[in-house]
Amino acid sequence: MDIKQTMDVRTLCLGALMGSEATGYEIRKMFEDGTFSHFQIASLGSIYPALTKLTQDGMVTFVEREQENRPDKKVYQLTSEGRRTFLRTLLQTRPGEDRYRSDILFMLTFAEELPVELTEALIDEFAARHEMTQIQIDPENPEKDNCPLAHGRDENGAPSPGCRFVAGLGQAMCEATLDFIRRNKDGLIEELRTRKDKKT
Amino acid sequence: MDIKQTMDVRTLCLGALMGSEATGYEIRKMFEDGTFSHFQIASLGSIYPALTKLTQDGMVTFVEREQENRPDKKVYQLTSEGRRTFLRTLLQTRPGEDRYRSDILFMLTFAEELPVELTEALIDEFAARHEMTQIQIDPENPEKDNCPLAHGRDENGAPSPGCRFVAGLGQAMCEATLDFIRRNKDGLIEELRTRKDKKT
DNA sequence: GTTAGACTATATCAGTTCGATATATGTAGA
DNA sequence: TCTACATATATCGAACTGATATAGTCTAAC
Repeated sequence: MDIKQTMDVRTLCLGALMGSEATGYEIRKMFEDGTFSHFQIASLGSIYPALTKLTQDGMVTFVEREQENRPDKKVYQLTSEGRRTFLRTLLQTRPGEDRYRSDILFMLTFAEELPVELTEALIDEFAARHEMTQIQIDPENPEKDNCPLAHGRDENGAPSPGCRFVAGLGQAMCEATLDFIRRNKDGLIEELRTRKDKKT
Repeated sequence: MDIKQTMDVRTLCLGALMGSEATGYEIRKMFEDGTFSHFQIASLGSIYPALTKLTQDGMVTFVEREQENRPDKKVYQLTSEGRRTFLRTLLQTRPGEDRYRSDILFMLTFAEELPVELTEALIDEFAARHEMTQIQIDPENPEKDNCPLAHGRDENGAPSPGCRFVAGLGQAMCEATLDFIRRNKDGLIEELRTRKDKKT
């Protein structure tokens, strides 16, 4: 029995279907805007092949659903085999390292070589994106309305403890980021300006 | 002139060489443990081909350096063309979205389905990893000694303002994460236990 | 003393994943 | 009317990861 080293897209799809049935498109939304958006990623180009493979392996089944004024859907659902496999995977997987990747922070590393206006714009963009994320994350309030977003809610629609914990953590990280920027942006900009003045 | 949407490994390598000459192995270390470790990733499997390509394109040159008691190195260095290209890329690139990926948080999302001991172990592991990261990040104190880690330091060895800002942000994020865990772990574990009791 | 594991160093490659694109249809706004 | 955007699936080249191979050294354990 081999122990997985990281979560592949197949496993992520099984997890996404734990909460409710969904189409490939909806699964992507869970990773793009929904429940998993701030800590996992999966693109359509990997989700669709994964669902095909999972169907072949008997982990999921799908029902083709015709829609008025919309293209047809394939609504996927976990089989009991799929559910068992997913839970077994959770138990047997040594979770991979966290990986955070930020082009903006990489660029800011070279702030001294950049026009000060660009640096400022980058920081503002960074803050704006984190504000957006913070709003998206909140498991209580948002669910704007339509969201099918599935997963992690009990009969009453309340999010599960695990989900609340993870969402809270995400919000705390966003808050810390925004707070840091509030406290340090002006200082950095000023320092960069004085350095540039000295040089000329 | 096409506007890049994300930083590819070639660009990352140019950035890594902005601070000083380095071998492929050392560049990887910058992304693994060093300056860039908490917000960018690049593996050897992509770094070496990137350096080969950059050499062909005249962006970098290398000197083969024989070593006593060690395999030979190729020490890479930016050309002025490479330097110019990198700075132009910074100006012309629309930075890609931040992407954070965490297997542990994904797993914790399903805490209710997991043995409580596993949940607790996952949280502890998560905390431990962030403590490690926090130590690695600090640009002032650590630099244990040997670190060639290059980049972002002036003549006196002081880190550049941009680097200090980014490092500080990284530390703030780690701190917020650890703080959140300190404040919420026990509550979660307790809630999970009571839920399990109710079920049986 | 020798052996296993870790570190330095480069290189390659299969498999996975991303990002872009194609196709089809509908709605909303300019 | 035209553009942009949303729903929905599917495919594919390009990029990247992770594992593996090679090769030599150093150190700590046994």
